[in-house]
Amino acid sequence: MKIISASRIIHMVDKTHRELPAPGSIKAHILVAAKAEFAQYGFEGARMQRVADRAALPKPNIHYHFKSKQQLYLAVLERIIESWNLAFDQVSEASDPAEALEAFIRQKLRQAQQDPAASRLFANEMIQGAPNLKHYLNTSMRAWVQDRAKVIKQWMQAGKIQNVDPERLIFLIWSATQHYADFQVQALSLLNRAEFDDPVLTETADFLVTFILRGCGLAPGSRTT
Amino acid sequence: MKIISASRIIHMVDKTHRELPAPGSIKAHILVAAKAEFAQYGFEGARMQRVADRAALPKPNIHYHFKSKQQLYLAVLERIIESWNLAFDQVSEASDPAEALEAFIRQKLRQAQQDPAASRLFANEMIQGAPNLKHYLNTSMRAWVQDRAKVIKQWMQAGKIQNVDPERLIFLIWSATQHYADFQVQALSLLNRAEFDDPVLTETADFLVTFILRGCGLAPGSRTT
DNA sequence: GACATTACTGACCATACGGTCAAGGTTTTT
DNA sequence: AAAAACCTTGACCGTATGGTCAGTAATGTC
Repeated sequence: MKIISASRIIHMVDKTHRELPAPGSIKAHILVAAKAEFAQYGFEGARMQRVADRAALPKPNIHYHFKSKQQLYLAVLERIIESWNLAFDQVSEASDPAEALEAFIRQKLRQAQQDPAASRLFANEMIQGAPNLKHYLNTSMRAWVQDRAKVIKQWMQAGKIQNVDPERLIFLIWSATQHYADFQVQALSLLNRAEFDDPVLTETADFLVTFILRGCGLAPGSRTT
Repeated sequence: MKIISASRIIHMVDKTHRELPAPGSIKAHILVAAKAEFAQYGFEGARMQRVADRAALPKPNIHYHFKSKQQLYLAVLERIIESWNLAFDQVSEASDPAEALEAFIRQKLRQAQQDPAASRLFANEMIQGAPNLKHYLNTSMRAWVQDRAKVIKQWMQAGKIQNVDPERLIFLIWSATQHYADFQVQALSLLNRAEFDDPVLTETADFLVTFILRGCGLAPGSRTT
């Protein structure tokens, strides 16, 4: 059986949504185009000309606003990390584990649906060994995870949830949600759906919430929805 | 000018400059190098020169064995899919759900540990929208998933496991395991480990098995931790 | 209006890219 | 031993790449 269908890929770029008269910030417009390009092809595979095409701008224009490909990439990356930091909500020992976990899962999944490019760009960076995010991983991200882990441990000691490795639990939630952005074609194929729309989102979120809460020893019966 | 003498030392023909004496396995050697390159940089970001460097061969040598970059990429992809197909073990309604799921999880995780490049290459292909694997996703992969889903549904009807969306359960197991290959730097960072060695593998597998089985409503009664 | 600052762009450059080729070497077959 | 088939390689080619630059337009400020 022939498994792989070789296809001659023509890299056409959709120029249809150009919004040049943007409120002063053409940079933001370029960053959006660059995010899509870097997300799809990674840093090395991305082409400045394609970024320009996506933004419907001449190539030198990109270089006017961003000195180099590397700097453009870093700007995109920084923007993504910042937007994710904004979503770091506060949870404490007093919070209800089921509610907190559910909110976290749904928020992460919504993020994957609304900005899959951000997720894919991050995935590319991780796959390459995080050459530009090593520091972030070992500082901000680790601190955030350990903060959450501490709360989860407190829940465990209070007997509110089952014993589980907190770091691995967080990592599992990340993987389970982010996968719907990064591997969207695969998910849609095996779910036999055309796009990652709201119904799919809701069904997926419901499944994940139920499954993961049960994994934490939280039966879905005793929860308020 | 060829010299005819020195027939006494025929048996001392020096082959030491060749690392792989096995005939016909030069292609395999190149494929390994190419897999690493494509896994790290994706198709567009991969460089034929780097493939050659990784294989410690001159660049034209690569082109002798593989006509083009595209063909080399497809050869690598096909090899990966085939190796994964080999690991598609058989499970039936009669199988014990806990045992079958545990075996599946451990096998997937071991795969992620032993050949992370394969996983990352596949991830890259998915992120780009599976331009070369659309057909595979919609035929072989979907059929395999639906076969497994059918068995899981039978388990559910027999009351052996909790009600869960079987396709999404399989997808979750894939994501949770594959993430340890694709996002290895992130995982190691937040687990504060240096490498993805056997201890990490075992701990991770134990966590995943326990957590996912509990998510399926299977309490870890008489099972090893 | 004068002037500075910011924004844009066609044409161009040095290099890196995928790919080719002729010439030679090595192994296998006859 | 000779032919045939296979493999290896330095040198090379046309093109695409990231990036530059001089010059032009738009915008702000007094």
